Amino acid sequence: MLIFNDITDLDLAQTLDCGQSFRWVEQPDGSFTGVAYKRSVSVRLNNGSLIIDGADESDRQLWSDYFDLSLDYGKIRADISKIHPVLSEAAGYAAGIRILRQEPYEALCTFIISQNNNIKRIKGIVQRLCESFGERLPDGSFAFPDAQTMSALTVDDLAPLRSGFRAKYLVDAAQKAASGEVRLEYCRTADYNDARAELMKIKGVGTKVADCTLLFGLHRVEAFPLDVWMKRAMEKLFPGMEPKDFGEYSGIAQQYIFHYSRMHPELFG
DNA sequence: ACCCAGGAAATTC
DNA sequence: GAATTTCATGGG
Repeated sequence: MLIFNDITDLDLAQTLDCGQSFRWVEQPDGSFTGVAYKRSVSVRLNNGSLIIDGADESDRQLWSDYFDLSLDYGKIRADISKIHPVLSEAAGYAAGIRILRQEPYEALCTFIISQNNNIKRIKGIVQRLCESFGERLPDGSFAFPDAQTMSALTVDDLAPLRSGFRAKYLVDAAQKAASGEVRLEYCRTADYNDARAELMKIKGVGTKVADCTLLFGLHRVEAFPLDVWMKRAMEKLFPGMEPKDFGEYSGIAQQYIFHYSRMHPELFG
C-alpha cells in the first residue's frame, strides 16, 4: 500500500471519469480500480490521503507523476480564474480534476478510438484491446499492449475489438510508433507545433487527437483539444476568445470547461 | 427508422 | 480552399 498525505485539488471521480482516461472503473465503495504502466491498483481518497492499494514504495514516484501531485493546481486555478468569469465558474465546479500522465502510446490509441464515438463504447473497445493483446498481469487484469506488439497485427486481427473504421488507424499508429517513424518521446519536449505535426503523420490523427495525446499522454498542458463539446462551449460561453487566450496552462482550463459543459448540457439546448 | 457519439479522410463544390 | 459526405458500431 502506498500513501500520499495532504492531497488537495483532487477528486477521483472527476479526474478518472472525465474522459481523459478510459481504463478506470469505479467500485461501490467509491474506490477506483485500473491499470497503468503495467501495474494494476486500486485507489481511494480518505481524509486528504491518497491511498494506492497494490503498489509499494518503489513506485512512489511513478504514481506521484501519474496523478501530477507536484503541480500546484490551486494556484493554477486561481490564476486562470482571473481570465474570464465563466472560466472561474467552470474551474470552481471542476476543481478536483488533475491532468493524468498516462502512457503516451495508450493516450494516442485511446483517442484514435475516441473519434466519432461515445465514451461508453470507447471503454469497451479499449478493454477488448487490452484483453486481446495486452500482457496478463498477476491479478488477472491486462496491461495496455505496447506498440511493438500491435505493430505485428493486421486490421483483420483487430476485428474482435469492433472498432470499425478506426482499426486501420490503430495499425498505422502501432507501425509508426514501433518503427520510430513517429517519435512519441520527441513530442514531450519538442516545440508544440512540431510535436503536433509529428503525431499527425499517423493516419487518423488530426488536430484534436494530436492535442489529446499531447495533453493526456505527454503532459503538454498548453494543448487545447477542440472537440464538439469544446467548440460549442467556445461559441456560446467564450465568444471571440481563442485557445491561446487561456494561457500556458490552457489544457487544464480546457478540462475544466469540458467537464463543466458536459455536466451542464442545458447550456447548449 | 433516425440520430448522435471527446473526428478525420475523401469527395465535391 | 471551404463545405459536405463517408466511415463502423451501438445505444437512445
